[in-house]
Amino acid sequence: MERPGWEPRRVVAVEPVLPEGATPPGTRGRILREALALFAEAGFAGTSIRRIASAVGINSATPYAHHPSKEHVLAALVATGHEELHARLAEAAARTGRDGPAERLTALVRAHVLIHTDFPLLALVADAEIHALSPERAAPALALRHTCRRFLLDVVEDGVARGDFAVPDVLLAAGAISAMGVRVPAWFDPDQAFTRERVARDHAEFALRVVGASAPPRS
Amino acid sequence: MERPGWEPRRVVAVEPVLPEGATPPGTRGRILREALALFAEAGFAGTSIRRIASAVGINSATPYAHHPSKEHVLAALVATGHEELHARLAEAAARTGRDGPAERLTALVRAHVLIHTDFPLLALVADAEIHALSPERAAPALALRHTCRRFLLDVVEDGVARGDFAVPDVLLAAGAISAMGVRVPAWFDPDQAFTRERVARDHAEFALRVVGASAPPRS
DNA sequence: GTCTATATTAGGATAGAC
DNA sequence: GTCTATCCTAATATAGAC
Repeated sequence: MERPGWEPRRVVAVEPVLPEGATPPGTRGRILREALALFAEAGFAGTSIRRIASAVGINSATPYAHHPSKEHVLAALVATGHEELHARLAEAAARTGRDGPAERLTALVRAHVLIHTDFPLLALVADAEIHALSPERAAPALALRHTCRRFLLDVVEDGVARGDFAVPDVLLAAGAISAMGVRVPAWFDPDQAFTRERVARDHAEFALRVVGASAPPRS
Repeated sequence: MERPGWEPRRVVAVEPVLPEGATPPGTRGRILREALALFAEAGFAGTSIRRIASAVGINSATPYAHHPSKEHVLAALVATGHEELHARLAEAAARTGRDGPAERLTALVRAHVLIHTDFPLLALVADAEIHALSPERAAPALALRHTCRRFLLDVVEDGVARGDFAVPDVLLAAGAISAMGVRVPAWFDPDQAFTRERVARDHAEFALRVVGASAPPRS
């Protein structure tokens, strides 16, 4: 299958950006970036090594001088995505560790949404293509994902325990809050009407409402 | 790539069920169902005709006696998924057309969540694999999707206009509500702790909270 | 590090017998 | 309707020259 240059797109067309420090210099890094764009658009199975090499402007054999296999390229991207997610959520949790549940939830949701606005391609690939990895290669990312889920669950549970939050079910509430952020890459791009800050702020408000910690002004 | 029989799964393992009337009798229908299971797990590009035929228990050439191409099989599934979604949302909208925004939103969100609990594989494939279709073959489903989005937007806008709802932004609120339902197939299966009814009820409550129409009991 | 050339396998699809 | 056999293309990956 060729790279679909057609609608509907799985993700908005944006530059394939990786977090600072996560892009190796030279050809090795360019391969990662072009693979990221193609995996986001057509998926791992729908993207060939030849197509990646063509996007980079190198011969189809050259990627193997930098990465052992196509799956290794995906594994590197999935790892980077999960590491960045974990780093941001851990920072948010640590920074607000002494605050109340509402402040901690706000910080977590903001961080979660912002990684999806700042690295939409990476977040999409890390979420949607991890299933193409073998269990061994997916395991480290899954462990980070589990920790990230724990951050959110802990805050919601604590808020309920303190009486600050009231939810019909903690798992369903956390899942719903997470789902809002995960879908952001499907529509967000820097050129549309909403700034990243605006998206983060509104989603934090939605999360507070879901847990019953924010009642909007009523007439 | 082989069919991954490993974790992490993209979707919970459930029987590939299609809506009543959407499954042709005989081999033609069995091909559709097995393709649905495989597309849900490995994606369209990650699933071969040979693998589908093997799952059905027929020769790799036989599918072509029933479907013109692999893409036609996906197109049929994507069409069925979107038609069922549209039918259920239209029914919910029509049934509650004279009620207030809160009742109409509840009906819409319940219908949206329930199609994702009742046909998790179909909903996932219709959402995640439509991008593998050519523009012409994706167009009818995209038109239905647009109408479905309109159902939700209309209710939220009307609720805001009447003063029943208060949201920072209508588009972001509708997107967040939609996102909650779309993620349901990633974890829902009939054997886990939550019944379909429970999931629908709680998500309807979350949606009401997102639009500011439901304040939980506070201590 | 990058190329040419190629080994090898898998995949989409068709022809034609039964 | 289903099968056997096959065509053709594209895919992953490697060997070896420069």
